Amino acid sequence: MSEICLTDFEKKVLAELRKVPLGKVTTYKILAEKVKKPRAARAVGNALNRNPFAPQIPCHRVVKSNGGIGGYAKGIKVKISLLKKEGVEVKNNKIVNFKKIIYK
DNA sequence: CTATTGACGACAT
DNA sequence: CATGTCGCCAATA
Repeated sequence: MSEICLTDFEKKVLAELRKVPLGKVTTYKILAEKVKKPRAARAVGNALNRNPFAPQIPCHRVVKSNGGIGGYAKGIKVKISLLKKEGVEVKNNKIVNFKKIIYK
C-alpha cells in the first residue's frame, strides 16, 4: 500500500526537514542546498505547499533566508503560533535571534 | 514541447 | 529598512 505519491525532489526535501530539531528553524535555501539544488529554494517552498504531511513534518520550521516567516498552507498565523509554541520568538513577522536558532 | 504559477533569493533603488 | 525587478527551479495545464 505504501506507494510513493511524491517526487524524488519532494521526498528529499521532507527527509531533510525531519532532521530539524525542535526549537530551531531552517530556510528554504538551506533546504535546497541539502538536496543538492542550491538554487531551488522556490521549488522547495512549492514542494512543502503540496506536501500531504501537514503537521506530521515540521513544515512550520522553514522560514525565509532573511529571517522572515514565509508562508504556510494553513495560514501564516498558524505557523507563527506553532513556532512560538516551540519556543521560537517571533516579532513583526520576523524570527527573533534568527541567526542563533537557525539549523544548517 | 511551451506557458504559468508559487510557502524564494539576491540585488538595486 | 521598504519596495521593485530579475533570476532560479519544480510541478502542472
